[in-house]
Amino acid sequence: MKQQLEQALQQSVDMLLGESGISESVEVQLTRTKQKEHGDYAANVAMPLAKTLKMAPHAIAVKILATVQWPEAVEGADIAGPGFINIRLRKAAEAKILKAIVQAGSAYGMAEPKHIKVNVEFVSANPTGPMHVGHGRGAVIGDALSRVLQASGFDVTREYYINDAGNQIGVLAESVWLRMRELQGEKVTIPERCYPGDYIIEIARDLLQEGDDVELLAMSDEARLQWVGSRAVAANMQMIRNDLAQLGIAFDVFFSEKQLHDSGRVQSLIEKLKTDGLVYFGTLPPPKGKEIEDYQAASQWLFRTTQFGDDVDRPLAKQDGTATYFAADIAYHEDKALRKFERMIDVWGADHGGYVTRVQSAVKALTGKDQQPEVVLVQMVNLTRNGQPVRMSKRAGTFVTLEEVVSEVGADAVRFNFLTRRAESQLDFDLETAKQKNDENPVYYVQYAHARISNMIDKAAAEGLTLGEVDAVDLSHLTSDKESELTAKLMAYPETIEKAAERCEPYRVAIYLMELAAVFHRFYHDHRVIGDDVALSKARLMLVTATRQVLANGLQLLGVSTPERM
RNA sequence: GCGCCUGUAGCUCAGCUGGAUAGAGCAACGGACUUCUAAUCCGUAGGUCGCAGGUUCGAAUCCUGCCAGGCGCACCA
Repeated sequence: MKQQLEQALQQSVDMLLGESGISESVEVQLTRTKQKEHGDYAANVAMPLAKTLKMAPHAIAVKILATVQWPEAVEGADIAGPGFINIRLRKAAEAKILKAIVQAGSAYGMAEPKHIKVNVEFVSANPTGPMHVGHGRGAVIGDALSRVLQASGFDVTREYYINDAGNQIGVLAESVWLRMRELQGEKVTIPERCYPGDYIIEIARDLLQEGDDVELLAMSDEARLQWVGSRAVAANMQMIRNDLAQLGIAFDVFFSEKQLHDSGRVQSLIEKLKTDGLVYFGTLPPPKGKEIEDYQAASQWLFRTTQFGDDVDRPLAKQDGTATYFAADIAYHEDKALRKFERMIDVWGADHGGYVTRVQSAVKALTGKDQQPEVVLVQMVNLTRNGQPVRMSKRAGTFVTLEEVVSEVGADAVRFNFLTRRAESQLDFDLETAKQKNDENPVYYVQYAHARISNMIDKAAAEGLTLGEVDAVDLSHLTSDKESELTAKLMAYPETIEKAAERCEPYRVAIYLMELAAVFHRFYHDHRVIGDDVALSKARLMLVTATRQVLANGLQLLGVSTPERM
């Protein structure tokens, strides 16, 4: 609908510009009006045109309206204020949308396939321990974003990058191995650098069942740590998958960093870059304004990322000659490009914010693509209980895992809460508030609307009132403000999905659903659906059926359940 | 010191690729259940949109500077 109107206006505007011999074009952008006196949609084109045409905005608006060919759905248009064009839609046209919704069902709001491959990389928590709440927020946002992009017609692959290489895995292996010795009755001291936590002991216990203790002792240190490390990673990944499953999140691809190294891909990439002259052996200046105790200037292999927009060149190899995390990461992103993903979206924690430019620079150098990956930075979660900050310390054992939070407050409440705010604003998450099933918890507000309608439809059916043939329902009975307000809101759903997908902002769907639920609840209080007037009842039944459908579709995009009873 | 994010009602947040009188929820106060679910609704009150300049017909929105909070800043991931 919105697009049709924009096209109609655009034609008229282009014609006007053509007459005046102006070649530059001005794009028509419609907005939904905030007040109903302003009609259903508003266009402000006349104002920016005032300058180029050297005419008063009002006069321009008059000219536009004189030539515009409205689609049938438009009742009329007025000029208001300094030069707004306000468009009113026919009631009948508005009502048609209800039939479309009921007939489309779960497909309402889904765009046509775009045949564009998008890779969404998210979570990618290190496989060295349980996930915390911050990971959970990224997980929920990444998952909802994937769903929104799918609804918007993209071909989405959800991907998890497993950081199963590097020092941390060695530390993990050491931590587990020491616990294995301890479980065998040996007296061991666990060094400070090792991971604490009971899950390490559990992994150690499981591995003792699996591996022959004597054989392990006979191995070289390196071989043994390999053996333990790979199994510990697998165990942690299983734990992470379970926690994600509890939140309703699954992945299409798990991509191993270790394999990237083992297969020689990282090394060959570095060699290729050397050949291309994008790598040189040099020394970086020490970072300014930050004191580093044991700073030692050293020459190393540096990638000329500055040529592609970065602030400094970045090292590809460490002092010991092994590749840096960055080197592997650009090999990984190159791989995504080779797999023909037109868009790569990375959902990262805010603590990786400083990493964005260098990866984008590297990707640009390798593929020529600008602004890839598109990075969604998810800000921190401040966990509180009754307003008191929950101190997170791994050492003190007061660490709260994602699994604990989900178990305590429930997946729906966790997901919805994480999705009601923009990713880039910090989130206060109170355990007690999220647990309460009251009006402080927006998830229930939306779900309640869904349950209410479900109940109503059941009740109507019990009294012999059903929709029957959709085309036979006479929607002209829907005449009140509340009814058209609700219809208008339903019509805005596809636009909301589109915008959310375009800007990678799934929270828009959550905000929309809260607004839709509010409009519905207001309608509910003013109007009875089931009544003596069968024709009216049917029309309203159609309205609430469509409303329930949109609530369900939206909740599904957020991965939140749609209860029929509460 | 530099870079990124944030600053809107007492609290939590929308509104931010410029548009009409800045909106919700919670908390406060006052109302609405013999009628389809009161996990709901209606009303009242609550604002120097961090501060100061600038651009513009028009700024919460764009630009500059400052203030406050968060995150980050070689050889970790």
